[in-house]
Amino acid sequence: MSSTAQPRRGNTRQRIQDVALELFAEQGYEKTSLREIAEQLDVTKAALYYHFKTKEDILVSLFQDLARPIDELIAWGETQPPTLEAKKEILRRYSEALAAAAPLFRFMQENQATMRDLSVGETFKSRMMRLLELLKQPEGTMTDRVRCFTAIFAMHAGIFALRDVEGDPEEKQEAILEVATDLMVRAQGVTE
Amino acid sequence: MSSTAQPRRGNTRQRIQDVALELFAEQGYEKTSLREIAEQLDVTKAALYYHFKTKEDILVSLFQDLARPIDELIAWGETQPPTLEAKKEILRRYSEALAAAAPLFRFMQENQATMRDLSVGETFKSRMMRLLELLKQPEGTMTDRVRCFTAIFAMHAGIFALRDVEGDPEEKQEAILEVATDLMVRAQGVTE
Amino acid sequence: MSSTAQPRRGNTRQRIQDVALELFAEQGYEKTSLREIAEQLDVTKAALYYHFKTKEDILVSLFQDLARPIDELIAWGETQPPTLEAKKEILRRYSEALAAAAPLFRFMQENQATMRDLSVGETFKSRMMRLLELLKQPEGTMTDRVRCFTAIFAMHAGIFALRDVEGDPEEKQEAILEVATDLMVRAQGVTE
Amino acid sequence: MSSTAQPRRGNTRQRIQDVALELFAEQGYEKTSLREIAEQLDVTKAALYYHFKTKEDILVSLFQDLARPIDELIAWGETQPPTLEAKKEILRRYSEALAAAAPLFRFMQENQATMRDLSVGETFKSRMMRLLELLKQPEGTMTDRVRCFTAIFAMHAGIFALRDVEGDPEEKQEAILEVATDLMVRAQGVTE
DNA sequence: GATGAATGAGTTTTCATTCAT
DNA sequence: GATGAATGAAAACTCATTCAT
Repeated sequence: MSSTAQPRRGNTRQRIQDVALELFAEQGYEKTSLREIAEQLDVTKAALYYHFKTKEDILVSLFQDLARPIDELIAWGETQPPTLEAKKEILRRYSEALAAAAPLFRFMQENQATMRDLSVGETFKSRMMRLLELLKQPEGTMTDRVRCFTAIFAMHAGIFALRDVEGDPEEKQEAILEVATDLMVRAQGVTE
Repeated sequence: MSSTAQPRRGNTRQRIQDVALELFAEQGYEKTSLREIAEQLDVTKAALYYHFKTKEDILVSLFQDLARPIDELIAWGETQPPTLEAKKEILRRYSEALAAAAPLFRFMQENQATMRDLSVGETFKSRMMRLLELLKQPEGTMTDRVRCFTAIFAMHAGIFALRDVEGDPEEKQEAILEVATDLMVRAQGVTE
Repeated sequence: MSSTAQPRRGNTRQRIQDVALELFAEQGYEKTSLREIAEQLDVTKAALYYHFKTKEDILVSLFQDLARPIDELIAWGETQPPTLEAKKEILRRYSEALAAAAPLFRFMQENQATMRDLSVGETFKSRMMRLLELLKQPEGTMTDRVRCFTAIFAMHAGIFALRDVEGDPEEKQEAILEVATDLMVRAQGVTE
Repeated sequence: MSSTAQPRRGNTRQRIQDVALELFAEQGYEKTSLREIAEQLDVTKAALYYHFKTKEDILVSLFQDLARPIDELIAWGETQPPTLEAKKEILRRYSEALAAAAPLFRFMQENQATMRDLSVGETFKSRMMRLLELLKQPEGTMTDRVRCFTAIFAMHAGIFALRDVEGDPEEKQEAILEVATDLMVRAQGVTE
């Protein structure tokens, strides 16, 4: 962090993003004011506006930078054949991507109401729909569809919700992946 | 809705709650202003303060009134023996209770960041912990615990998340319950 | 002005309008901040917003209240036959109406750029067109039309522009009316 | 306008003036920000400060460059004998000078409130007084003085005010000059 | 002849809340 | 059981300006 003395270097934009993500995730988007972000960075509010056009723009930039791996994963997934093995791999990779962008996903999870009328919300929703499409079985029952849905959702929620459950983080993450994979597998209509 | 003409004596408090819940659920807690609530009710902001001490107080009152069935359900659950059948029944009843208080749960689901530093948040969290305790198997593995957790979470999320998936609402609700029950059953240590 | 002690009575709205008009006319619309208005009234900025929805709304209200006589005059003018005598009377009355709402017209005269993109601007422009229509002679030459136009404009400009010319105000006003009337008369097709 | 590609060395100062005048005239001085000017020129705000000390300085420079013909005209007028013929010639030339610097005069006409507390305002006012002095008859009545005043003002206002009146621009300009000349002539006390 | 990064002072506007009536 | 009038604090955002490079 080395904030002693003059940082004044070309990294301000990045630092704004870091602090913003931290505060957005901790307190929520609306409750985080630009004054707060600026103060924590020891710059003026106007400096934020030099780097970002609006408050929302800061959020958008976070998604652009951090959600890319997810996009790439989905794009990759769409090139795969719809085999069980491929689907398992998608979930495995999704679990990793999620862990890498944990604060962002925590933010999304906890600020859904806000996301809804922020441009970035729509974008995300459609991403999820594409992912769902990759995992589900075309002729599956409603129950199967719900299973797939739950698989994805469990991963999202899991990361943060289990924070206050005792246990090793890695172990938890693996357990979540296991449950999700299990749900997805059962959703393939292995019924009979 | 019969909102034409006469203000219908004595039910203002109730009407405030109705409108507040609707707006809180639709737009989020922070983005809903008391002015908005008052305007929609055609009373002044000051009138809200006659009935409730603060904005947060309105929210608290909603939880007090609407989350009671959940509390009662959990309390009832705690009197039951930890059999599979009882656990299934708890989930079944939970599904119903959730449906009955759907807007409130939608609100919670979508405003977690807000809930966190509102007194009512803690209350709710502990409720969930108690519910989890009821469903999980004491010596279960981490994976089993995650299954239980996912079961509950799936029910919460399901109600709203599936809104924009085609299909009959009741069918969806049943499917969700089925998936949740399934998860919980598997979590009972099908180990051997 | 009696601003000693507590004014707190139902006249705040009026007082806001008074001060606003004075400042808008003196410094221009954009250069007058709500802080300034509030300070001069010894209330908070928020108090202004209790009485008016926006800054622009204060201006609109001034027009609504002060430009009414002009509207009525034009409406009356439109009921008159297009005789020379009637047209003279219209100018005479217009001169009076202008004097009565002098600060507002000074404001308009000096803030045309601002008026242009304020809703109230369009309204005013059409008013002027109607007035012009009343005075001009249908088959008049371009020169005649310009004369009518100049007659009206001279009255608008005169009131303020002559402020720093020595001489008795009433005498000036009469002189302006005389010049305007003269212009209008000549515009009636002294063709032959 | 050839604004594609190469920046055309050395003329930036001129380009700033061009864009500034256009925007000042279109939107008013206060509503035009340096950011806007810079953006339209595709340079940074700081570049403007290389060429001009302040925002006001840009405006001052416009007057210095564009109002010179007016100054010269007045200076020339002051060398002429106060004959009717000379006065007519002054008006004729003034009409031309005005047309040549139309956007600047439009700006002045529409931003009087702003002009008033910009150094350049005083300068201009005294110019007008000198012009008035040239046209009026020393012992004229108040009415005569008003006529002279109106003559000048009509020319100022006319150019822009008639923009939305149908008709050929040149014809309009001539009509305005005719009316102004007429007013001035009558102001010479041709009474008897 | 310019830019990149920033600032300080300001703007309009909104909010939850209060209180005398 | 309410309203009318107001406040204090804060929000997001904009602007002219500066200065090291």
